Amino acid sequence: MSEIPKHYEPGTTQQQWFPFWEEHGYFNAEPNPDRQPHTIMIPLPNVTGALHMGHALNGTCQDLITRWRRMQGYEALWMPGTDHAGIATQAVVERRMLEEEGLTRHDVGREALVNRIWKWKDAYEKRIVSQQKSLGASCDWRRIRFTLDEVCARAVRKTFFKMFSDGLIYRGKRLVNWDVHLQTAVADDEVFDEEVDGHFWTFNYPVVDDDGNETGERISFSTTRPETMLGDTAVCVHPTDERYTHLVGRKVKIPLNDRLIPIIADGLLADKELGTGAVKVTPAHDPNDYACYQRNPEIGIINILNPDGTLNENAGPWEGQDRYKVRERVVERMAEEGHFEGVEDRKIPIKHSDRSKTIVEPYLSDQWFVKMDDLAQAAIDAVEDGRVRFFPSRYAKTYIDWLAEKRDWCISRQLWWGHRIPIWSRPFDDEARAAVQKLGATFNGEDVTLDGEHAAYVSAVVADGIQPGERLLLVCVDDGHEAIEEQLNAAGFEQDPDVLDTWFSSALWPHATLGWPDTERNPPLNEEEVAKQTAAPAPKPTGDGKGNEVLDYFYPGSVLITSRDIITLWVARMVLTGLYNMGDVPFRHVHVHPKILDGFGQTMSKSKGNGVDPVDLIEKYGADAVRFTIASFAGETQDVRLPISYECPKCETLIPQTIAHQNAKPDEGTKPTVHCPKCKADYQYTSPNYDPDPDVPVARMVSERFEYGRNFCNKLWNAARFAMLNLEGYTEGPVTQDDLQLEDRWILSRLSTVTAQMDEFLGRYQFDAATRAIREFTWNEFCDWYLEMIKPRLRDEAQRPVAQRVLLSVLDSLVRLLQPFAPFICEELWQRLREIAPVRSLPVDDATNVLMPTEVAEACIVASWPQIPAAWRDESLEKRFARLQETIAAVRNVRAIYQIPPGTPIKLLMRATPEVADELQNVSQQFENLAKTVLEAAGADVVRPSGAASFSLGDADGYVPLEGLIDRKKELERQQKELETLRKHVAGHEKKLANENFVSRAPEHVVANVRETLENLRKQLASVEAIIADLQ
RNA sequence: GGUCCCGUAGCUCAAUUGGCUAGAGCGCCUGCCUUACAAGCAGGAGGUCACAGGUUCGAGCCCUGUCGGGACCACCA
Repeated sequence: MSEIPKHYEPGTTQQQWFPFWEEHGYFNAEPNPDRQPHTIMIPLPNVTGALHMGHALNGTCQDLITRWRRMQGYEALWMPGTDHAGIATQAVVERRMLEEEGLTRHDVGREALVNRIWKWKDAYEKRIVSQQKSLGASCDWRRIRFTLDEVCARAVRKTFFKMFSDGLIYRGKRLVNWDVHLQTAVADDEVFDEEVDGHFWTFNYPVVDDDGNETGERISFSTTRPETMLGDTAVCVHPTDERYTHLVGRKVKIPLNDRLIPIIADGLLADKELGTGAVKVTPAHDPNDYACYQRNPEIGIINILNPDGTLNENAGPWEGQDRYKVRERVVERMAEEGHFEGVEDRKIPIKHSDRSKTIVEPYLSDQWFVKMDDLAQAAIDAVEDGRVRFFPSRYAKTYIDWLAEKRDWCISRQLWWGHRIPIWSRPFDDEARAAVQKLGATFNGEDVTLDGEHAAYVSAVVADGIQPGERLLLVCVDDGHEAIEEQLNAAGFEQDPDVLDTWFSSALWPHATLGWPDTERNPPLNEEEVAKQTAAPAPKPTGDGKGNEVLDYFYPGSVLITSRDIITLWVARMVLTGLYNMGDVPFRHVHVHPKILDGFGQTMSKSKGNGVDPVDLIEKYGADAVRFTIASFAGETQDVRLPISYECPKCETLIPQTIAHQNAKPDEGTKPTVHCPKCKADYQYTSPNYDPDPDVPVARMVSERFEYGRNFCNKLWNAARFAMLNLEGYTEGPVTQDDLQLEDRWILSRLSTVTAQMDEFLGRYQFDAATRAIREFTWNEFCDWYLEMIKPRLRDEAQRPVAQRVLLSVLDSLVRLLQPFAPFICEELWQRLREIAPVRSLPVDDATNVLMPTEVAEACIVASWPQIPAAWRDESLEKRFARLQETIAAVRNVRAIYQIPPGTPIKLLMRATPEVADELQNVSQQFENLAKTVLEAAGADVVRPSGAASFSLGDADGYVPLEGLIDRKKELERQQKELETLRKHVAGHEKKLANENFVSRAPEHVVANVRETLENLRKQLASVEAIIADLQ
């Protein structure tokens, strides 16, 4: 016990206690009828890369709540896992492959690419989990899930099949961004806009009469892509545009191929103010035109492009030529025919593919959609009627507004990494019909009905294909029916090559992770069990088993803790699928925490060069410090700015990061550096723009804001150190009211209040407020006052035992209260204290015996949450104590002003009412203890000695005799300044009370408060006036 | 373009939802190695609550507008 370091050493502590917790199974949660469940599903991080500060904040909040609830006696499950993040992950792996080996995915093929991504996933999942663990995440790690694992895959298949059978999933057309170089669709977030030098041509089309003869009238329009004229299916004007109203309903001829197309009116597409007011409509090659086509389907749609960027047969003579070549030809041809009106140069913003850096083309393709109507409405209702509550409540608006649009959800993605769409299709002909008939299907017209048995796992529809007149038979097969898949393959059906939107699987997270749709067995805990369970289809319900207790017990979740940018993409969809699959919401609360920005107010991200690795911070400041500081950020309103510094790898000097550091790129091979002003040397640093040279010291990114948490942990450590050094000879035993001293009753009263505050703040997810409350209690009350005040008692043999018991009791509660915030240090202290005193005098809800000897839990993480009787709160005592504190502060102030050395004793005289004087006399030894001051007299008849420094507290005045030391002029100045401040405040209060409206309309307690304050201020003012008169 | 958030001490943030003399940490100044802690202790300075109106007995907080910063969504022929 003699070995207690002066500084808290996080490293060894962290290494010791995390495995201890894990090995003892403290993180594990199992259905337990004797306890209430508490469930948190982690917002699954992408396996794209390592975790950043946002994750650290997110994880800290969740772990805090989980640990708090666990101590409160809930069966607390924090469900871990990761997301396969389709596009993002595939893109990362493909980019690497291209950079390092010069290979594209077409070179290696689907299977090999997916294998590579699995390897990537394994590596990053490992890294992510290790980051989470180093932060202290108390997840039930046995239950870790991945959105692409067998358990989740089954949920995805079941949901897709169910929705398809219910007619909620349909096949539709949609324009995608087509990368003609890679011959693949790219997602919206994989394209970037770049201005390109281009042209803005104006042409005209001749108007024709009903017989197709030109009337001589022409209609002009402009375009930046003349070749798309080949795919025009209409010319559009604004319905109120008088220049063209007479033409609406007529036709024009496209001179290039003599096709006739209608002139239509559409207020959403045409803008009277832009260009000529008339616009050509190319539904297959422009998103807005496509939307116009959806409103006016009679105009038709013509695709003119091949996947490689050449034109198809619809381009007539230009078939097979590149689109840009055709553009030139088309312009020439239009000019030859006399339909060219002009051209101007223009900078045109054009979408480029992130990966090939080439221009993408809007391209018509078949996609899968989920009908949102009823699903979205159900999810809206759940929030509106309070089944799901947002904290802070304003985020409900984001959620409802988005869902209210009820835009159908496009769930297919042209990728290889993800859940493959479980649809088999082939042209609808007799063979297809026969194959599906073998599965028990009957065809009534085009409606496909399967018989009862087959309907449970096969569903089919007939739908339009992408080519005009093309009909397809689409068959959906449920999970676990490989035999049917084989049959379909044999009959010439092909599985859809696309995969599902990542959000489709993450939307199922809250119930999929608990084993749904298997309602007969608990979800498997490890890979072996997963293999065993997924080898066979789920057993039929027998009715005699217990079913899936885990799902029954832990669903719905208690709270989802997430950041605001995925309220729509993820939160809304989880509610939607939860209601659809489970018939109940996935969680009762949604807490949305702030975002962490850098010192310049920018979102943190690796690609910006401002992404701090939480592990770097943990290494520098300790996990508890990082958690505590992060929790202090997590308030309700503001995002958090976190100024970043680079740490000199040699001397640890912090060099503030600038925007220039973030943006710096290697200059002709020379990599940018930061300059350490202390070492006078330059160092490379972690940057998104280059990899530092191997084997050179690198300046890592940290933030000195975390000293806040580190210093606090150290304070706690030393408070406990003090206690442990003073617990020698500790004996257990009860402590009664009569044993308690003023400071004991005060600290217990404060403890009762702060414990209640913790529950209140954490219950509302106000982590910042909780952090401040517990910090202030620990530092400014427990350490600054309580520990100082009991020092004399600890030195006194007679008083020592009670002082030790109360001290340990308060420290015990404190460590418990801090466990959710700073679990490592708390466990360390808990275990050390348990060696000294496994039985402690702890609060019981009993008026006679305040503290009773109680054996404590084997680990802090599973200790019970403090329940301090509210009866301990004593407001009047706290008030009296506050006067003592003020008096001592005033004396210290006098000492500081007159520069009296700390060791020199001073005297104090207090003029006060007999009651107040009595109280002060009762604690006179504390003046000696805390301020090296002798309370020489206290009473109503005390008079101010000459040559004294004075202060006034309202209901008491203090005099510190300083003959010879006092500077009359200086003291007068000081008092006059005080006088001025007081006068200002008195005037303010008087003015308020003079206002009749205030007195009559403000609530009574407010008026009473002002009166009381004013009275107090007047007393102080009178005292100060007397002091000044005396000095003059 | 729509929606939402923010602007309070040099910096980063609070202010119990409209009511005590607007607080804290860091930084700064003064004095202290006082037996748990110098990552500490004691004391102190520092604020036109972005700006302009309005509502109210009363506004940092509510309303309108302006300026500035940020986020999300939509759009960008």
